[in-house]
Amino acid sequence: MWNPAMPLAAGKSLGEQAYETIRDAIITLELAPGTLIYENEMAEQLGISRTPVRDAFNRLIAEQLVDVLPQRNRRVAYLSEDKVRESGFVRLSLESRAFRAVAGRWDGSEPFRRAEREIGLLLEQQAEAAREQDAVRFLRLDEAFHVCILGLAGNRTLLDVVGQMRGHLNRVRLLAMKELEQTANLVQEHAELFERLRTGDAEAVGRLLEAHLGKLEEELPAIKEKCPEMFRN
Amino acid sequence: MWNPAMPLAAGKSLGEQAYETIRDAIITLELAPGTLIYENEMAEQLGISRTPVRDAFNRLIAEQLVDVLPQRNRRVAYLSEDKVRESGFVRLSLESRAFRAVAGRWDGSEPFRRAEREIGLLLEQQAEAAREQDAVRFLRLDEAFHVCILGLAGNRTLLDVVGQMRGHLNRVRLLAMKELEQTANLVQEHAELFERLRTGDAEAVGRLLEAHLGKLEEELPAIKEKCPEMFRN
DNA sequence: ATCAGTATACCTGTATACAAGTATACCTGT
DNA sequence: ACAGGTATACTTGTATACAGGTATACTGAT
Repeated sequence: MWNPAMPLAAGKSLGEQAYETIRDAIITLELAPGTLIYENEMAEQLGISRTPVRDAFNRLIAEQLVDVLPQRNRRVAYLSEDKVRESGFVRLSLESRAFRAVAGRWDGSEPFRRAEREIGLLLEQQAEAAREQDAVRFLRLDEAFHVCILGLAGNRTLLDVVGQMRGHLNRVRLLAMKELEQTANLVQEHAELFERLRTGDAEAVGRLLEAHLGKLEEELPAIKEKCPEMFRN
Repeated sequence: MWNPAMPLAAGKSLGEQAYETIRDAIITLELAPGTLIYENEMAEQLGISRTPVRDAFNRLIAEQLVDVLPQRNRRVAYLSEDKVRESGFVRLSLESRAFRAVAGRWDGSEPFRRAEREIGLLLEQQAEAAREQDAVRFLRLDEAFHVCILGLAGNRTLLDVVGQMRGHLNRVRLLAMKELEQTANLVQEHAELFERLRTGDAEAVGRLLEAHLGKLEEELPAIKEKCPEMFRN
């Protein structure tokens, strides 16, 4: 299970904080797939009442990170090969198109210069996280990398959808990094991707991204083998 | 506003029913974009308490059909040119790819035969709805047409995402049909699309779909001109 | 008349009480 | 020992009470 009494951040509503806390616990696998979760129990752990916890659960259900059983119990969604394939397809379709569009537009204007600085920093931090085998931190930095580039495409809706897809993919990616320890390559791929983006080579960007994102599916059978209890189907 | 005392369907939870009822009112424009909505008022109209209404609002907020103002009031989301372009891009990217995949797989097997029967029926009903200028009914049949074909692609996640995008697009489409009265062409396009799908002409399917979905953006300026109060930006 | 300050009327966020349904455990009868 | 039935303990769904904050309206002073 998951017992540390989690501190809630300030400034936002309790429901919002509960949502972020629980979601974070789910996508970092602190809250294991298949775990039954109860409003009462969670409320007690967070030191709040059922109402904001209920709100948080509902949001997680909408995101499909939590499933509702026929008996109306809630359980942290199992990982699923189908879900990974499906989300991966959606993510690749959208991100590939957006990345290529950004490559075509890259120039020396201010938003791009700012992005160059930010990405340079992110790549250093990613290398650091990879050296230290800090998978959770690496995933956050990876997310920042993709978001930074997608932001340049100027399609907020697409960004949101890709974010949702990442929610489903990240747990498996985390597992892949923890169990298979291949983060070094990923940083290298990011660096290449960035280089091609800057030089406006849209064709190469598409190809690299496809390989970059496709890796997860290749690793899927090995991951499933190592942690069968986290998967269903 | 929106005053008829809406009857709630049976079998589901009040929250679920409230969600469906309110969502339906929003996407059919019975509840106009920009309308401020209150938990109390809505609860009274539906004859239930605030709690399930609150749940319904939260789901609609997650779907971005309802916005939260800085003062935490809720308002039915305005239509937005940006949102239409963004959702349209996402929808086209995904649906085009899925349709082409389905075209490549079409054969005489059972799922496809069933789809052929269903689509034949849908096309007839669409022609009928178009003759009677019943825009709401037409949109529902249009949705069924697209869902029927996407279902054959076997990607549940993609289906959900496209469904979300349609939520943002449908209000504008409804307006387009009500104000511009061009439904006849749409049925014709569906028929052509269907014909190409059956004969496995993926290239033509992609081209037709692009034109089919792209129409909305072309009509956008005219719609905005006719109903400026429903738009913001 | 205008502006400031206070009081009031909402609305949402949160907590809690209550209802209804389901699984479990126990107890009884065979 | 086992099956069937009842009681109990928990669960979520719903209603309601309460708190905090914001805008509005009113009152009083300049």
